Amino acid sequence: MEKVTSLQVAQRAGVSQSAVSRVFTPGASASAKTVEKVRKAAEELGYRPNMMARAMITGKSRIIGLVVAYLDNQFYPLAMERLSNALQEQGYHILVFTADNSRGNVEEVMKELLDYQVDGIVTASVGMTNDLTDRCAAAGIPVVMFNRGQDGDHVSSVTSANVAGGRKVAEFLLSCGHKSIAHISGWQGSSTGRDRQQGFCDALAAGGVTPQVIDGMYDRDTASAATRQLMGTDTPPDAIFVGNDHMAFAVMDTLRVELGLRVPDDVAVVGYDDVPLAAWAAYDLTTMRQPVNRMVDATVSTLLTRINDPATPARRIEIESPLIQRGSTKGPIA
Amino acid sequence: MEKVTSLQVAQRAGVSQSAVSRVFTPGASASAKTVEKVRKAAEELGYRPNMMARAMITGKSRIIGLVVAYLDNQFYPLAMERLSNALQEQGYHILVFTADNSRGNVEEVMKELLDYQVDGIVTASVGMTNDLTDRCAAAGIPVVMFNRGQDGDHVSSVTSANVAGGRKVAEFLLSCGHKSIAHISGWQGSSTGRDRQQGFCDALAAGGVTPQVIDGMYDRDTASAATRQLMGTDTPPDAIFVGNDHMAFAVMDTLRVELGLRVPDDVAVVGYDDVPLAAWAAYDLTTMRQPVNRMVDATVSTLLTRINDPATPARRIEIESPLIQRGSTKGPIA
DNA sequence: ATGAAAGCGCTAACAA
DNA sequence: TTGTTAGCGCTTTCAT
Repeated sequence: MEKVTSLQVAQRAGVSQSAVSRVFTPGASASAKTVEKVRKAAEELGYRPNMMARAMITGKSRIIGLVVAYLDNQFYPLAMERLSNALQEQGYHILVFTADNSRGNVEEVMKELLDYQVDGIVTASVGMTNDLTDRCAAAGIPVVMFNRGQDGDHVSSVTSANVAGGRKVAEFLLSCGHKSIAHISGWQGSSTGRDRQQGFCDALAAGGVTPQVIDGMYDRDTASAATRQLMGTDTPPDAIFVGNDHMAFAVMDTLRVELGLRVPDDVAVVGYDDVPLAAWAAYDLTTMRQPVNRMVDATVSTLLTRINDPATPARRIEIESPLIQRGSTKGPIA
Repeated sequence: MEKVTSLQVAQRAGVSQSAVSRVFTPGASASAKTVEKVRKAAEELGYRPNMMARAMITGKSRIIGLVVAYLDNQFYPLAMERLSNALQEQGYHILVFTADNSRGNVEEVMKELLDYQVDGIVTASVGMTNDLTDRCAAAGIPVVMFNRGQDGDHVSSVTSANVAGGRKVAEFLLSCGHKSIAHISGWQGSSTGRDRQQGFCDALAAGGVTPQVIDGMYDRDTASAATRQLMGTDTPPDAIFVGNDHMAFAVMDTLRVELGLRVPDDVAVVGYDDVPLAAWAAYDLTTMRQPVNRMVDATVSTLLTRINDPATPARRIEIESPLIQRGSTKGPIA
């Protein structure tokens, strides 16, 4: 049964090959009798339409390209799982491309992506040049950046409200009575990292506080080193806002085990993302929740809208995030 | 520049369409002059060969289907990232299919997979029926099960040496002087779960110890409940071997935070996988390392070997695992 | 509602 | 080495 074609089914059913095609094409017309005969023959032969051939004609592959950089931050596998599920429900599937965040690499990967005639592209934790997004637009392929923002109007993006998020954290920390505050920021090469920092610093400034800021690069080791540096000064902070949970865990490890400090008694720690691990007892991390489900839903709907109607303009969606208070911070003072 | 075909390139370069094809087909011959002209024209037009059309003729899509169930256990995203990278280097890409582990769902997903004319399939953390593997074999599509074993000779599998691994843990725990030992096992519906348990119990029996065993279902909540149950008896264990790290973290959380016990002083804990989190200070978990890189390499080489020569018999590969001793256990007694 | 015929963009014989 | 020709398996006019 190495390869069953529609022609073979047609012959067995005693109809034309196009009749078979119609039976398997959603919006086509065939008499009940024909459908019956064809379905039976197809069943017996184990026939299923060849997506490649179909894609070639219709120009729709029902494949979405996903470009992703790192999977070590729990947030991304989670988002990816949800994304895959949501798309699968709509009859789409994800073709994965891994890229590091170097400019040339992303470019190379995107080109390959276009070879596959994908119907759309989602980039996660990956920055794009405007040149690149323009090219996708020119090729008529909608792009949605997940968890990264971007200027230019050819590309949609879905993020949480990062500036507002940073602000919320600042206001919360201030309300707890903290005066000496530090920020180990998300990578400054990413919009999320910059936005969170900006919101945070602005709101802190409004409260008369200037935080010490170090770029944590979304990297555990860098965040650990930053923690040591911060705590080694004459006036160590009593609260640290960390650019994402992934780094915040490293910060807590360094604080508690390496430096022998207590969280939150000696230092309060706030993260960003609310990955599952943040809720586990070992960390119990106060953090800004990025609502994965809503972000994924927005991504899918934006993508499908633009696939179905290419004229739709690019959207920039920001999802509101709540602060989830847990044990790594003390509550606000009464 | 909405869609550039080889024909357009051919016209611009002043050669035949097949000449263009040859220039872009790895094993084909063309004069330096032709290559030059074609490359230039292609560059100017932004031409890239259409993979779908190519796939249809050659019968090779250079797409590998990946069926995966859960991504919450850190081990799988990690493996997936490595797998994607390794395959990408060989010019292959991963088309993702998410399945829960119900029989019907896997079946449905596999059928869809076949529609895409994938060159091969990798299943991760997913069980397959022999009927299903037979069908893939009949379709001429090589399947490799990652981190799951399977009887029958149509399907290859790559696992670590789980029986031996379970045995090693038992011998280690015995050497530490533990007498009251429990096992929160991996899901008994999975070969890995069963194998680890078997090796563990056999070796313990040889040491005159009979462990209490509860199926943890690879689930945090189930593992937590099991922990409470175990510790609530008259003779609570002083050591617990947990079927994977993901559950072991839940066990440690429950032990330390909920029950107020110390690890390893009151109870020693051993996991399986050695995911990155196991090495973090918050858990510092003794565990059996499943060498992801070697497992992925074996998976890729097995897959590619069978793709390039379908006559190659299915392989069952077991990778040796070392025990990584950390702070969740006391060392062996001198 | 159905069949015949024309491709989708490409590779692979086959000649030349 | 090159161009010509015939499809890969399917959808989609166009007649009927």
